[in-house]
This record gives sequence, C-alpha cells and structure tokens, in this order.
Amino acid sequence: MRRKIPSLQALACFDAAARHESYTRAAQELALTQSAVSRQITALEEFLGVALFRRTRHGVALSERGAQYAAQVAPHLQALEQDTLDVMATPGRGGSIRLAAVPTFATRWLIPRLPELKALHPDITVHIETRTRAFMFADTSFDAALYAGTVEQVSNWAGTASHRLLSEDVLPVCSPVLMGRKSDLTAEAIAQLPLLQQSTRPTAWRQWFDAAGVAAPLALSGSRYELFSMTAAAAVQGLGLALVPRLLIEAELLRGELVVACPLPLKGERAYYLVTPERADERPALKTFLAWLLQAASQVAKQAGADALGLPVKVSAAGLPGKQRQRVPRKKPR
Amino acid sequence: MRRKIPSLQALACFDAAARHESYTRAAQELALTQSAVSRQITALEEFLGVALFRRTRHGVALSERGAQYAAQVAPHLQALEQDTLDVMATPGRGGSIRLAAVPTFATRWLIPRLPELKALHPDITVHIETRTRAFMFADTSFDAALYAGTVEQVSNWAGTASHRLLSEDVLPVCSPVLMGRKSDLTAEAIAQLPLLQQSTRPTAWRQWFDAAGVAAPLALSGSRYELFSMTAAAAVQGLGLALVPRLLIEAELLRGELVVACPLPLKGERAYYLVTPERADERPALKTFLAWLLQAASQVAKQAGADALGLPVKVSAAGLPGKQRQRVPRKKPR
DNA sequence: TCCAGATATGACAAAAATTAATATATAAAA
DNA sequence: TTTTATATATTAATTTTTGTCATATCTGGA
Repeated sequence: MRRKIPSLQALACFDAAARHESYTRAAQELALTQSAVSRQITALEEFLGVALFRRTRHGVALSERGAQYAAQVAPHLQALEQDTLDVMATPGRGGSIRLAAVPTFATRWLIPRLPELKALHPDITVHIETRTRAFMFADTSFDAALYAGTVEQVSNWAGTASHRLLSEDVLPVCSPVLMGRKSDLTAEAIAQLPLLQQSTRPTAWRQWFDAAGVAAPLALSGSRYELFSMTAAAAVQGLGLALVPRLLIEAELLRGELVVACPLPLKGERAYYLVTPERADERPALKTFLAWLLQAASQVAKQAGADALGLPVKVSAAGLPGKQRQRVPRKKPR
Repeated sequence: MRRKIPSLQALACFDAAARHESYTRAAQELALTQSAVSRQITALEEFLGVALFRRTRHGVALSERGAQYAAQVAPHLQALEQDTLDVMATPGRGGSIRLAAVPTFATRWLIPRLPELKALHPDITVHIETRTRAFMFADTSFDAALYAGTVEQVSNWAGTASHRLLSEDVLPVCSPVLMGRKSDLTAEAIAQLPLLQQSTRPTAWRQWFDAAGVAAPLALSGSRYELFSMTAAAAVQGLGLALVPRLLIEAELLRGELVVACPLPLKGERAYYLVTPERADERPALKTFLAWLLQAASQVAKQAGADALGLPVKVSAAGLPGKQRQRVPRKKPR
C-alpha cells in the first residue's frame, strides 16, 4: 500500500514555520509566498489530524504536538538534505567518508594532511565531526572514528574493528618564558610549576611524575581544559606546563611559542586508532582512506623514531640531565 | 533559497527499488505502476547527476553510489514515517514517549504494569526499544532510558539526569528439582552446584559468595547468558542456579518453576534508574510517566520491604540456617 | 479610525506525478 | 530459431499537487 507520509515540501514548510513561528518568515526563507506556506501547513494538519499551530491573535504559535513533531522531524530533514548534497557533490568514482574524530588530532594532524589525500585520491571526500567519547555506530551515520584511547578501551568498543595509527607519547612543554635561561627543567623543577590538566586524561601528570620517579603532590591540581589544543594555547600564554603529544604542537614548536621543558616522553598506553564498524564494510573509499592513513601514520612514526634516537627511552631515577634541545623535524606536509 | 531535496515520493520509490533491486516489485509494494517508478528514478538520477542503478541485461542493479545513498537515506525515511504515524496515532492531549529499556526489566516489570498506566493516562503512548548499554541521547531519538547500573555508572552518563526506581537485589534461584527435599541450601552447597552467569554482571556470583563468607573457586565459571530472562529460563530447565532479581521472576515463583535456593539476597550496588536527557525537557508526558514510574516503583519497594521483614539483612558467617520458604506476594498488577 | 502586519481563502495557472499503452531488450523454454 | 515471459523505457494524455495573485479577515497600536 501507498506509504502515508506527507510530502517533503510540506515538511520543509512546517519545519521553517516551526523555527520562525511565522508563516511569513518561513515563506521568505523558502522563497515562497506566505500563501503557499499557509496552504501546505493547513494540508499537513488536515493530513495528520493534528493542530500543529495555535492561531493566536498575533500570528501563529507552535502547539504542544507541533513542537514535538517538529523536533522529531527536523533532524531527519536535515540529514536527508545532507545525504543528498553528498551524493550530488561527489559524482566521481570515489565516495565520501563520515569520520568522527577527536578534535585536536583531527585539527592538527589529519586536516593538514588532507591535501595530500586529495592529491592522491581526488574523488574521496572526508566529512569530519568531533567526538571525544566512544559511541555506537548503529546510532549514527559515521563510517569510522578517529579515536584516542588505550588498547582496552578500543577493544571494549563493541562491534568495531580498530587499526592502530600512532601512539600518543606526551611531553611536558611550556612557553620559553617559563624556562628562563635553562634549556631543560628537571622533573623536580617541573613539579613546582603550575600544571595544565586535560580533563580526558586526568592522571597524565601523575603518571609522568611516576615515570620520572619524582614525588609531585600537586600532580592532579591545576586548571583543567577539555582539548589538547586548549592546554597548548594556555601553555603558549605562559599559564603553566602542558603535557601534550609532540605531533599536535609541531607548529608552536616551530614558531618558538612552545619549547620542550624536559625531553622525557611519557610512553603512554594511549594511542590513536581508526575504529570502524565490524561489519566488513565493502566501501572501497573507506579502504583507501584507511590504507592512506596507515601509511601517513607510519611515516610520521618513523620520523619520530629518528628524532627520538639518542634520547633516553626510560628514565632511571629522578630529573634528567640536560640534553641538547631537540631539533624540529621538517616533515611539514605540503 | 529553495531547498534542493528530491521529493519524498521519489525517495520512497528509490528506497523500495533499492531494496528489491527491481522497479516492478517496487511498484507493487508502493501500489504504483512500474512506469511511475521508472520515471521517478530517472528524474531522481537526473536531479542528483548520479547513476543510482546499473541497467543490467536482466533488470536493474544498484550502483556503488546508489547503494550508499540508499543506505543513508533509508533510515531517515523510516524515521519520518514513524514520527508521522506517531503524531497521527495520538491525537489526544498526551504524547508519546520513546523509551530505551533493559530487556528483562521492561518485559517482566514495566510491560505488565502498562495497562495501569493506560488506565490512568490513556493518552500517553510508550514506545519501547531494548538497550543494554548507555548511549548518547543526542545520537538517538529516545526521550528516556530505563537503565540498570551502579550509582557511578549512572552519574557518569554524561548529559543526563537520573531517577532511582528500585534496587536490583538478586537472589539465588533454581528449579525445585535441584533442591531435592531441602527447603534451603547453604552457600557451601550452592558453591558445589552449576552456576548460571549473566554476561553483563560477570562478578555477581563472586560478590554473593563474598557476602555469604564462603569460598567458591568456581564463582566465575558456568554458562553465560546475556539476559536475566535467559538465565531464568535456564534455571527453570534445571541447568543450574541463577542469581536474578526477585521482581523479574515472580511469575516463575508463582508457578513453582523456580524456588529461592537460599533467602540471602545480594544487596547490590546496582539499581534500576530512569535516565533522561539533562535539558530539562518540558514535555508533560514524560513528567507524568516519570511520576507514575516512581510511584509504581515505591509501591513495589514497600511490598518487597514487607516481604523481607524477618529475613536476615546481612549474613554473619557461612551458610544460613534454613528459614521458612517465603510466601509469594500477591501484588500481581491488573 | 486607520494602518501595519499577520493568517486565510477563492480562482486560476503551472508543474509534477501517474497512467495506459506500447516499444525494446533479454533469458529461458519450445 | 522462434516463442514466451519478464524486465525496463518511452510517449502522450490525464490527474493531482503545488504555487501565485488578489483579496478577505483579524488584531494591536498610532
């Protein structure tokens, strides 16, 4: 039997009218006459058997049910429009990938490399939306997630397969102003300075001090920021020391806004992963993207490995002896 | 400007055609002529600038892009239809509530009480879908979740407010066949019998034995089932002992299919909660529903409290002395 | 009272969807 | 090979839906 759904145009009119609570403005938005909107909505109300608007002395106002219907319907309209634009925009062979990504890694690592992807695979489009936590693929329309976490977290993510990209080795960095004349600080010295915390890694500083074998009673204190980029920005302002992955702050290091306060990295258990739904998705675009990502990541890892040569991998006791300041690698993607 | 979305009818035709990979069958499903479907899809392809189907020697087959578009679009069409039916179905004052619920509690506790809700508030419709884990409200269209967990789990659920309904006190139960002549088993005796595990509470038995002060090396072994109702069913079959909340197996107790093996309850940290998105939702239907739920829960809790009178709340040492078999309460909802 | 700004509606025009009939292609059966 | 059954595509006519214009109606405020 014929499905009973109102026309999309009717729903679009309703959606606009609901947002504006005005037929006239809805008509303006949709480039229609007020008359057209009025008719569509009247027809819709008749079809549903529900009064979507209350006619007030001065215009219209959403009814209870109307508000509910609008709230339910709006995201789907939005999504349909997005999906449609998506197919229209990529008429080539490739497809588009909807990626959920941790914000700072996406901003500072992935996006700078997208031109390279574009050059190699011009027909692949990547949509990025930020997500900090795990989510259920079934609830969303993401094709993959760029996620930071431990092996356990990743393997506990139900119904997914994951591909390790890079480990998240964090380093203490700060504004050169804080360093004074010294080229390195001891862990003890760092324990005296204000620390910048990242809320999703509340124990990072504690772990770092543990690795350095230094007691730091204030390891858990300090302002908390949600994103690495925020702690980095705070560090640039001289607000304290941030513990961030080197690969997220290459630009600041290059510009001299930040310096490595102590070259002891915390080889964390955390890493960046590409997580995909388990149902071995046949989509070739995703496969291509994954292959490219892995290659880009391994390239960076190799580079970082070379940089790290000559640096102590594990620390024996307390503060490290002042090593030479590390050179900034020149891997700037073009 | 005018939105560029294809007509819903076109999308519906495409969806049906994509599912059947046949215009003819799609036409049958939609009660249209094959001609109409063919035209709609041709128009849609033209509008999108994308070939959605490959014309094969024998009919049509979805193209790569077509498959992707279909997969994206289908759930939204579905949802629009659902939403629409939803408003149409409840023309009264109330509204509908979309509830995500843990399966067994929903089946055995909530649903049997829905007639009562219906009697009190005939204009409220409750849609139930099962979810075992936490999810993000923003990703779904649920209004609330009926969730089982610890205080920590519930309070860690970001962006939500929660209302405690009932605590999940579990009891060891089994088929009367397993009990033989005895009216109660000691914890030691239970430790010798096969245990039925529930996968979402892997340590439940261990905790129970701990509370009883009995060493049970096999506390973590035994078949694992996903739902309480499954462990209960297994217990009815005499496969072993299940540790389930009493309120989920009243029916089996009444019918004599299950008996309480030992009246020592594990006062778990877990409880049933109604979890709602934090944005203080104005929807009156939800408020009414919550109020009713709380009242129904408190009624049950009172009853259970009365039943539990005279039962030892905490156990001093090992196996409990054989207490009288508890009477089955008569709170059968009508 | 009159005006400005809102929604509602009647009459008509334009556009889109649907159909019936038929053309065309193909795989399988005769 | 010819026939048959079953696909999709196309043409032309028809029906339905949508939108516009002009206008009516209502309301609050100058």
